[in-house]
Amino acid sequence: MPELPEVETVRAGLERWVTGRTIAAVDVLHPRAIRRHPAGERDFVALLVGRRVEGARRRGKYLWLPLDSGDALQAHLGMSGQLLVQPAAALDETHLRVRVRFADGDPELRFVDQRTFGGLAVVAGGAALPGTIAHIARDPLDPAFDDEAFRIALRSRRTGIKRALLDQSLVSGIGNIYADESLWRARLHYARPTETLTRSEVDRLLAAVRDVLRDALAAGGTSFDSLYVAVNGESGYFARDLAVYGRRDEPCPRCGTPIRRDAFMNRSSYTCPRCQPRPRRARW
DNA sequence: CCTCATTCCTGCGGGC
DNA sequence: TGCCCGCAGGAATGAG
Repeated sequence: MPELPEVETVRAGLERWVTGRTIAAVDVLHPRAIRRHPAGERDFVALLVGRRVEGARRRGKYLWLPLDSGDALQAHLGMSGQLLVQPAAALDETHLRVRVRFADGDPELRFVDQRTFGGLAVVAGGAALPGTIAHIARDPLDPAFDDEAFRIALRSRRTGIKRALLDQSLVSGIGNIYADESLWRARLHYARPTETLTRSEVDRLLAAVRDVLRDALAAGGTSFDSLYVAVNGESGYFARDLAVYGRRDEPCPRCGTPIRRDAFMNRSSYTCPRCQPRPRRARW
């Protein structure tokens, strides 16, 4: 599942392989992949063909490619999306949704997405932040992330800490996996009411989030070396370094207590019952 | 305005 | 063997 480290790895790949190139043709193979482009396929294609890509940028889990028209090609990978840079001769992937060909030939850009939770759109404004994603907060690795503003915003919420971590308008880039890993590192339970967090607990949590994201980014970044921009939920960091996520009944790496899985927000939360005791006042 | 449940989608794997 | 069902979950949407 692509969260900040995976999306940033893709962004770096796009910057390397697509910047400076002019789009020659676009095929939409599945209309759902551009459902966030309300004007439809014909308009989507017309806004792209002939445009030069000026770079690759990211806000949270959103990516966008600024174009020389002043628009941007915006992308979200959702659960299973990939942006691949492939030779035109490569066989089409089973779930290929959109193909972008360039005037200089190989390689082409492909949006592949099994579940099509993700998608592409052409949006206005790309030099700064497109208006469509103006509500997305900065991520904790962004140099302009404001720790004090985050502390205040967090304490003013009336919700549980994990819900807050997953709220992309408060802090971006964190999904279910890295939320669980960060909370475990900070020894905080997901149901802690945000307004009860002390300053030192928030600082501990922010430090844990940054550690987790940086470690994952380092792992994801190393495998990106070829003519291939990929997100693979099963690779790298996932398999090796997760302490609690997906490890129900396995021993906590810190204390050996079996990891517990709870249903939470129509998904799962993994905790160590000893390192992360449920608060008396719980909120989720 | 704020919080939260619902919804979209498809492949995999467990159970029968 | 094959079918059914639960599960994976980011974020827009609308209810309250």
